[in-house]
Amino acid sequence: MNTREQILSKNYEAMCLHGFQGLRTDKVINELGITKGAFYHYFSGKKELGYAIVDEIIAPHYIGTFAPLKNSKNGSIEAITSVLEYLKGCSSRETIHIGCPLNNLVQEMSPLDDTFRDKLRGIFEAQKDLLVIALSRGVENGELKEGIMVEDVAFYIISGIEGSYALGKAFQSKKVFDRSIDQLIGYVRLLKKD
Amino acid sequence: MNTREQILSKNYEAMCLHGFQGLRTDKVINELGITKGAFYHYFSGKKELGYAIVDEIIAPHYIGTFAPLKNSKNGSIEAITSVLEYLKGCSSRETIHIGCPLNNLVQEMSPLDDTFRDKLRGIFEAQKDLLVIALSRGVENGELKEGIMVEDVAFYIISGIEGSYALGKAFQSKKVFDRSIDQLIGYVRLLKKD
DNA sequence: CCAAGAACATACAAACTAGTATGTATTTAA
DNA sequence: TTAAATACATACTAGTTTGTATGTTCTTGG
Repeated sequence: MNTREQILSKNYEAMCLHGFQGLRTDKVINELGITKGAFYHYFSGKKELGYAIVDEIIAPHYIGTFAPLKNSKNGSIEAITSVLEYLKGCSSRETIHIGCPLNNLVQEMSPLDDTFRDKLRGIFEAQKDLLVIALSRGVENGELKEGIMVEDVAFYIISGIEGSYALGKAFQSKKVFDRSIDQLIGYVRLLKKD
Repeated sequence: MNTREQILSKNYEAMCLHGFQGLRTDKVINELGITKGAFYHYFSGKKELGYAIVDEIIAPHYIGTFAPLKNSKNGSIEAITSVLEYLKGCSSRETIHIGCPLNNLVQEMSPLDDTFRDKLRGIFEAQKDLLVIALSRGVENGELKEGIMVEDVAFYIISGIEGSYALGKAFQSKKVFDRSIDQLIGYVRLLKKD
């Protein structure tokens, strides 16, 4: 991992815990054993580092997680519940305590910085679009009930995910997160035609 | 409004926008036209101010919103959907842009400060308890389907609410919030026996 | 081989920020 | 009425934190 990647990665970790405003870049730099010279060589400032973290770490990760929805073979509901199960599987007690980095950043920075806001909204929009693709396919091939508001359901699924992270964090409990996701899975299954 | 209440209230507003770490108490004090002397007379420090805001503003507000669940006459589902409708009604474009102050604070401070974490978790716990009361009554008097996991559903409803706030904030859209809450209302109605 | 830019290191500055120390006016209680 | 506590104001400090200016080494293309 080169210096730029190290700076990005360590600052991302620190930002997950302390938030963007609470992130102290110089502390991270010290921990890495490098100096300010390296930092300001690669990034013109703290904000630009933040934007780079969003573009190069957060966005690829969150869009990648939803990518399987694009062309799923076992039906759209199965594809969606697979994503939800995956979220349960890849989250540990520690990650739940920290919460969803994407949501953390939205909550903190959306009202304070337009660039952050637009970039982060774009990620959610991409997730929503992928859900809409999967759900629309399910409606077209008769897998889903008729009269489903595809976009509303897509928004709602994302909201259920972020809400589960929020609650898991509030209760410091992976179990609360899992149970909430399970209820969401139950809701998604109800979209299927009997 | 006395000086202490002014300090609490204005700092609360600023904290909703900037977060606790981003809150600059001296800036708020200047805007109020008072000085540091007044602030440190009433609060021993920034953290203690934060705790007071949680205890005296946030907790009463959020628990109050859920209080009608305690003894509702028109059935438990109606009581819960009423709360959800109320949340839609009392939120404007501006409040959605800022997000749910309770959730904001949880996301920011839970991993960083145990006192914040415990206080905030207590608020969610109180909300959950009130939902459990309403749902249990619904199960007992036969209003709800059998086999409902009362506590899981309670967690899930809170998660749906917080998720809706999070998404509304991410998309800077009250409409997204409303649509997500509507889906949650639809889910809650499905708990009813046909 | 050598010039030029890339990749850092070092030292310093400017602004901010929470908090303190102290002073004063006003209210309250004995 | 007077001592004491309350309710503030003023001025100052110590510690951060972001950022800059400048210097040095290393790499690389011609």
